[in-house]
Amino acid sequence: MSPDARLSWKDVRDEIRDAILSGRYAPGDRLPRDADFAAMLNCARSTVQRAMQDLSDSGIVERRRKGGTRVRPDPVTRAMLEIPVIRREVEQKGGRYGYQLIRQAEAVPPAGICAACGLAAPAPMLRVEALHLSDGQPYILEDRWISLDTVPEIRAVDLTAQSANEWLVLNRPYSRCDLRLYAIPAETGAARLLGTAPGAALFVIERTTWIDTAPITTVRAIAAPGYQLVTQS
Amino acid sequence: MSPDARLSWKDVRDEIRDAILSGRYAPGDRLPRDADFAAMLNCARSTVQRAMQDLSDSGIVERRRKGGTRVRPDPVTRAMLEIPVIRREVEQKGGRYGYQLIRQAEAVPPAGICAACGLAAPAPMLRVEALHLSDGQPYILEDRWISLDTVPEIRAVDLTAQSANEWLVLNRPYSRCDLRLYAIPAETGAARLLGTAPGAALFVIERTTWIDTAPITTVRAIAAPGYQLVTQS
DNA sequence: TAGTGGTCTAGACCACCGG
DNA sequence: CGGTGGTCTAGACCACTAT
Repeated sequence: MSPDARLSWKDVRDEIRDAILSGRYAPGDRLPRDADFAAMLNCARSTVQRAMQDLSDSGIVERRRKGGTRVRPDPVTRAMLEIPVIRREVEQKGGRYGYQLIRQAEAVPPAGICAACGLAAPAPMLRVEALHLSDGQPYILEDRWISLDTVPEIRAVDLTAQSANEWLVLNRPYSRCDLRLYAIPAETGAARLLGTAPGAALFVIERTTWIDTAPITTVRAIAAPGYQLVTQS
Repeated sequence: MSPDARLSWKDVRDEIRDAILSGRYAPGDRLPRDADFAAMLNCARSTVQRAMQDLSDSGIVERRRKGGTRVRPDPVTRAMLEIPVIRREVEQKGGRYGYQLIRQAEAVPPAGICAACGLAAPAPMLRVEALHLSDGQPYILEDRWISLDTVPEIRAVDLTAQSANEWLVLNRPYSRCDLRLYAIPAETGAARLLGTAPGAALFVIERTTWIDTAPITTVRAIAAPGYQLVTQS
């Protein structure tokens, strides 16, 4: 055992985390300065900084300039969600992917859609409804609005061949993305398309994306019964 | 305008991201080495490294030693979920928090709970059912199993005064956390407690936590109708 | 204003893994 | 094996903000 073995920032993070978990520093307490930790642990300050950044990202500590580093008094669970393109998701689960365009029409969006996009006034949009299938079974029903101001090329895309989901992801990167997750009872139309009974409990992923401040698209993805969104960290 | 203004790692990130978005590098393409970017942009390699780490975290590029950095051919949406302690969540929304312990009993967990915890054989657990309220209205119904092997002290905690949610978060930090999100129809019991009709669509957050490989708790948090989980990035 | 975290630099070495 | 990303160090300066 070499007492001077090089410390990686993960070692430092674990050291500090254990000190917090053991109760040496209570919630709300102020921790030593990075420089002091560096001296105590015999490593560079930037190594401590890297460790602290991770602890801060995990929601364990709060850092403020001049205010120092404190143990978060109100811990939060933080987890990374990963939502792939639907085709990939189906294929990764070993299913055969299928896709049907249901409807496509230019229209003026209702107030709810404008609000989701952060638009004060209605702007022309393309509404696209489509069904994604796994092994021939309904998988996700998508109800999408695409901004024609931001994405005029979408008019020329053949959405019977390629889903708007896929085209947008590959061709229209975004700089901001909001997600809303909730449950709704199946309306009669959605129930028929998803092969379930009206009123069934359905999981919904709503997503809106922007490039800078210009809205690209907002979509309501309604999953067939049994769908789960999973994360681990 | 100084053409040699110091570049921050965010500037570098934006520079590289824009180069990718503009199509200069297509999905699957290999990017220049960090050192080359550093030379091109006239900054230190570690600055490029910091920028690349962020792009990698965002799912825009993939990095491998010796393999170099490539534009991800299969973009994913990544978003950070934040789930606070329920009391905090209610208070932050401006509500008055309330809490009722419904039931508490030691029991042998069914197979599903063991599986969620990664247990091959059943181990003694404490089952706790409780209702969280906002302004007196049902907010979240929680059905929790706590490992008595890992957390024996829980026997001595007065769960009528403080929710297991809160006690565990403050006293039992975890090293791993799995989340599962889905929708279910309300069973009659849950419907009554949540003040809704049987069969109503309810949003569920299932969470299992471990310390190292020892399970701490697994909980099914059933939200009252109207609940939304929101994230932004 | 002074103390703290945040970042940049330049250089070095290490760890991983593709050819 | 050699090329690439990952990390550590030491030092400097900057940016924010609590006191």
